[in-house]
Amino acid sequence: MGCNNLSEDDVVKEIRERVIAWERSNWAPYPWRVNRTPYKVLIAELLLKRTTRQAVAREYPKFIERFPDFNAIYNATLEEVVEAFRHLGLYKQRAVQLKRIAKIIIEKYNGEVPDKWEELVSLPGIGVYLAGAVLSFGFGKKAPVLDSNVIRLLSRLTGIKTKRNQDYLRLLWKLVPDKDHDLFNYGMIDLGALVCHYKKPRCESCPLKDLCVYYSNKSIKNNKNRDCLINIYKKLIKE
DNA sequence: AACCCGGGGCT
DNA sequence: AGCCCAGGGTT
Repeated sequence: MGCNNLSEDDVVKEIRERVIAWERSNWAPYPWRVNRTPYKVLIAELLLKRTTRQAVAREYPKFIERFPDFNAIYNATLEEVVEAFRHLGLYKQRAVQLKRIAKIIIEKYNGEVPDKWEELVSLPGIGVYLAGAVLSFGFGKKAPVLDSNVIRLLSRLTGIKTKRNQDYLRLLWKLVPDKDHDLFNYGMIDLGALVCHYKKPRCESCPLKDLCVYYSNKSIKNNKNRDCLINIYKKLIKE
C-alpha cells in the first residue's frame, strides 16, 4: 500500500485494525490478562516494572495468593511485602511504594482502586504507564498505555525521536480506539516486545511495515513514500 | 537530562 | 562478563 492515497484518518484506521488483528492471533494468556480486576492489574503492572514477563509469570500467582486484596497488604509488615518482591529485584523500593499505596487506598478511597487518571498518577510509584494500564486493562476504560516497548515502536513507526512522553501520549490518544482499546494496547506492547525488538527488529513479519518510517528508511529506497509517512505522523503528533 | 534501583535470564 | 527487562522518582 502506498502512502500517497492515504489520509491521516486512513492511517489511524489501518494501524488500529492491523494491531488488533495481529493481537487476536498472538495474544498470550498471561495470568494477569485473564479474570482481570483493577487490583490484580495494578499488582501485575507493579511487578512488571523493569522486570521480564517470564519472571512475573512465575511470581505473580504466588503474590496474588499471599496478598489477595489491599487489606492483606495493609495488614502485612513491610518485610513481608519485601519478601514477595525478593526474586524480582527493585524489591525495597517497590515494597515501600505498595505499602504506601495500600494505606492511601484503604484510608482515602475506601479500599477501591480509583478510576481516574489524575488520582492514579498521584499515587506513589504509579506513573503514566501504570495509570493507563489500570484504566484500560483493569477498568475497561479507554486510555493510552505507554511503556518502553510502545515508545520504541512509535519512535520507529513515526521516525520521530523525542524524549518527551507527552508527545507520544498525545499521539496514542488519537490511535487508541474506543472499542477493543485493551486489545489494541496489548497489541502495541506485544508488537514492541516480540517483533519491534530493541535490537534487530523483525520488520518482515510486522503488520505495520508499509506504514513505518524506519522500515521505509532501511528497505526500499522509496523516498516519496517515506516523506509522505513522515508528513502524516508529524501532523498526528502535533498539538 | 542523568542516575538509581536489582535480581533474573539470555548471550 | 555484559546487557536488557510491561517505569518512576529524585537530583
